[in-house]
Amino acid sequence: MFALVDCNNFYVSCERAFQPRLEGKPVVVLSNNDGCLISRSAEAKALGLRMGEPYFKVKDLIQRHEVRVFSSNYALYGDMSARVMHYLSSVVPEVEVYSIDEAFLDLHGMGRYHGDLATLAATMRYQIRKRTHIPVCIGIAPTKTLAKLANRLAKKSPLLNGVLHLDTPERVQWALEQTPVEDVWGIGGQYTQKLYSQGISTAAQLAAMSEGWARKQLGGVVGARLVRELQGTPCHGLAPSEDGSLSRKSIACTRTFAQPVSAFTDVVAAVAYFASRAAEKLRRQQSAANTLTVFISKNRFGTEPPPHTRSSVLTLPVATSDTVELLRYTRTALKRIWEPGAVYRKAGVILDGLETAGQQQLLLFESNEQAERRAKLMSDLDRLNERFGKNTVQFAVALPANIHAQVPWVGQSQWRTPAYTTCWDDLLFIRA
DNA sequence: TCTGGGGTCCTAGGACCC
DNA sequence: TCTGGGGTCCTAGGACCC
Repeated sequence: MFALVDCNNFYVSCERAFQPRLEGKPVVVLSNNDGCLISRSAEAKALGLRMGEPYFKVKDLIQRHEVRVFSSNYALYGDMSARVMHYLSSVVPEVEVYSIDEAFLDLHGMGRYHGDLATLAATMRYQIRKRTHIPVCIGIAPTKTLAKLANRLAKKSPLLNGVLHLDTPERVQWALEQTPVEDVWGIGGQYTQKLYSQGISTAAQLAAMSEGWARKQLGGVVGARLVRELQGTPCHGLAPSEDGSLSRKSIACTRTFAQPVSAFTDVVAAVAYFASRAAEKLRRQQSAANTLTVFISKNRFGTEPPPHTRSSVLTLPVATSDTVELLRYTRTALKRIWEPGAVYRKAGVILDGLETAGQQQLLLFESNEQAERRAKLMSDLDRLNERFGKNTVQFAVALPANIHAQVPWVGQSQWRTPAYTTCWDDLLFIRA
């Protein structure tokens, strides 16, 4: 049996945990750059505000209904997430942290110690609420895909008190019949259209199809697994996360610019900044990268036809996490795709082919001593930035030509709340 | 005027190797 | 006219997820 624990409207719930007066009011959280809506309270959803909608398009509606708006505060959300995951790991040995607000649990054999699984889930739900003020829902089923589906129904129906256990074939069938096909995990926009055009509109209808059909219609082996999972055969195991943090297979840092940029020096500085950030993340999870991708994009909403993005992939001679080295490759990659005169809106750096750090061979002609010096430089850099704050020490190439100007590749976030739990200066102040 | 930032997995084709 | 069978790596692109 698998359980899926999913935090309700997670970012909004994090903000509410520190401002209880927002309870019952419409609240939304915006993406980076205050661009789109990425988390909405139930009240905001009821007003018709949709996920991913650009803020500027719904600004009037938001003001008219006095919806509270927040910029995203990832320092806060990341820390709140860690608290939820830490609690789950204390109860269940096998936890897969699936995303910032979701975890799969392996409940195999847990019934022996805890009795009824639905009761165990209700306890976890209560404890998470008590400890973090984050509301969660829990779905339990024989496969991950069905646990997802159960979770969604637990969220929708208040009668279920946030927990649904699909413990009999009859309940599984009932749940499949309740679920529109587009709400199945793995069915996105393209497949929804395709399925509707073939008369398939519910999860139950999809579950009745053959594996061969699914393979042909839904992207090969991915579709075959999806249908098998709906039929109750597990095709996805649990990938337990050690220490409750995610170890990624690729690391990216990408941004839409606050203003369009067309000077080479500015774009160099932007991608150098992104590469520095990505390298920090890389060292934090003690990895080294084998490939580096740089991409630059023009306005994808304009009248110009695609492609809007050009990218350049470099395979590195030796995997590295050294910012100095990565910056050199970043510049090389950028030069390959640079078009003079173009106006760029977005850029990014992606590090791929990650492996465990410290197992790389020395670069040709480099002595042990040199390698150690480079490693020490990076760890000193990380320690300074950790202690005194992000960007305390930076590489000059990652700075704009005019260091007093507004940096175009660092977006606006007008409504960001304090990092209550991760920064001493931001501690919550309570008036007596 | 203003449209996010991460990730995953899979497929297919070409180059190259033995 | 006939012209193997595997394997890897790289790249690009497609679909999906939160």
